[in-house]
Amino acid sequence: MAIHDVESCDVYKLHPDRLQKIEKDMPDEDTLYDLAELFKTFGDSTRIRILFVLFESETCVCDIAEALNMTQSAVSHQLKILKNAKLVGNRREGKTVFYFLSDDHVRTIIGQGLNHVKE
Amino acid sequence: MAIHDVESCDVYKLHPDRLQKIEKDMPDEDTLYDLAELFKTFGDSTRIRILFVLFESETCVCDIAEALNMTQSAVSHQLKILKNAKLVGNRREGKTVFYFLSDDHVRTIIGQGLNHVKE
DNA sequence: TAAACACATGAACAGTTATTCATATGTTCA
DNA sequence: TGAACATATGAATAACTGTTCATGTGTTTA
Repeated sequence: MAIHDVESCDVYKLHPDRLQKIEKDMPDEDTLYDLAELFKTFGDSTRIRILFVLFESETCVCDIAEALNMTQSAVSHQLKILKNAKLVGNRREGKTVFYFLSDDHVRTIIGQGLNHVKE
Repeated sequence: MAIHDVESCDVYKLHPDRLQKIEKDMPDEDTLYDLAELFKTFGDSTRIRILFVLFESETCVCDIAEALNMTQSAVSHQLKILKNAKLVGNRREGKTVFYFLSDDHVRTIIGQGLNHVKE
């Protein structure tokens, strides 16, 4: 089933018990995929800026665009990605759609990131 | 200075004090860039899998490749990205180069991500 | 109902990214 | 020094991503 070559070095061969522990702690493929997707979602400064707007309070698409000096279309595309990742939710009120943070994990993760960035 | 059109909706115009608060809390451009780069680094399942290997203990390139069933070259390229992001460090011992986590922020951030993913 | 508004979305384009392949660098040992 | 080993790296390629532009959907109101 191996798609790639299996490397192996002579001197520092992985002990079977170490390999076993690694495989035991490694999340399953789906979780790894979801985890990467989650961080990928945070990995764009436009989306991060949108989240910082929503940290203040729920905001309609047009106001986000104004606050960030971006087109409505660009913001809308990014909001869709944030919503698919379940980082934000929305509600409609007449013509207007308000977006808001879906939970406080978002603040925590961004906060941890800021800690690392600020050394 | 505006590169993009400034959108503005009639009904829900941003109050100046809200806009001011948003601008006050928004990190500066460099920080936003660094933050996005950091999360981008986490946003690839290969790199996450490498980090999970390193959670167990420092490991040489060849053993990482073996544990993940990947080529040495692919692993080496990704390790360079992780090192540039200061998420891992390395030390040479003869022919072998060992990689290790540079600090425990990495565990924390991945942990927060896992919490979110597992709902 | 028609016009106006707020937002969503598909296609297209330019820019970015992960892997592979070939090869280079650095180290050890005979 | 030369061969073998562990790792690093540049170029090439295919796949992915963010923005723009044009247009579509849903809602209100005159």
